[in-house]
Amino acid sequence: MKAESASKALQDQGFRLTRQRKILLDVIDKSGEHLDAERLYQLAQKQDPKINRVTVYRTLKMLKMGGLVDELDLMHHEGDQHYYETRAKGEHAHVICLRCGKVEEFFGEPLQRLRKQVEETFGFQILIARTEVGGYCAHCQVLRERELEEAAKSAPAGR
Amino acid sequence: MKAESASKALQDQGFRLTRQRKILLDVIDKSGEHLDAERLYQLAQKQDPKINRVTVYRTLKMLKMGGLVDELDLMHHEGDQHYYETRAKGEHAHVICLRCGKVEEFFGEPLQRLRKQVEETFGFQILIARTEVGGYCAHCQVLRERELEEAAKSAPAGR
DNA sequence: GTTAGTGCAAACCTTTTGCAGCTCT
DNA sequence: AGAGCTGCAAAAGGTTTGCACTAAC
Repeated sequence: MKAESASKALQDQGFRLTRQRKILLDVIDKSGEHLDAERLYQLAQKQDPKINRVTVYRTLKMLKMGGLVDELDLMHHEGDQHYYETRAKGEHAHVICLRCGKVEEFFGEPLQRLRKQVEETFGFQILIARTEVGGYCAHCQVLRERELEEAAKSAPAGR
Repeated sequence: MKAESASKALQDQGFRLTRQRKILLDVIDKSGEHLDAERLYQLAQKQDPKINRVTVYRTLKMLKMGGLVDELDLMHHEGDQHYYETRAKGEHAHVICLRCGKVEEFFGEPLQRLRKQVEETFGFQILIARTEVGGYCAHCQVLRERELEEAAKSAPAGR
């Protein structure tokens, strides 16, 4: 269970393992991924209705600094909130459909290659790397085309 | 002059070329890159003291939709504002030093490779791709190490 | 002359901060 | 016991919206 090793890592870094933090780690662990602060807050409330939104923010900040979660933007497709996922599964890019919002994950050598080249080119020490790709998924490409045709019909567009 | 072709592109998309927009395009063009809304506003004010912050936001949104600028986060190193740069210079990653804030740009084949693989793997139609890398630049790695030593000295840290 | 765009004020959303009281270790 | 953490209320920072007026086409 990942939540356990995360707890351990936190304690090793000198953080206290409070009731609230246990709950939050548990929710993040179970839920899998791409939670924003608000959603995490809502889920945590089911286990402790008195938990405070501020505690969620503070815990996320701590987890981020501690290197246990990564922060994502997902192309700001739904707004300017941040999303979080555990760092466990290895480096990957996020591919976001700007029409339906579906998020795919891409693991693949170009990411390692990029990392290496950046390190070599600039003598840079990488701590975080984030790649986000926005566009239309296979499914939405079709729908999108239809939508455009519709639009062209109803407003024949001068120009 | 890039600002001119951008003007053209805007007009072709049916947007009006107002005094304010001309100024903003000009500032973005001349300044080069990585402006956030506030800074763009400040620079624009030098040419028109009455220009409004809201107009800057609206113009940026338009330019983004029109595909003329790209939006960056630069790892939220300075806060949660967005940065903008013209789309002219081709795809590149941004490499941000989390200590001194310096931003390097990395052009290189892994980016094209990644793009291609994402398209092939998911049948995805890419509209935007953004890669941001955070860590320490060559210079700051040294300074960082010194800082850590200092800290260790003054607070010998149990654990 | 129309319609899109601007400026102003006010709202909005997400996140952070100050502080008194509570709780892990 | 005491530093670290929580909850609450309030503020901050960045961005958006409603509306009357103005300017580009």
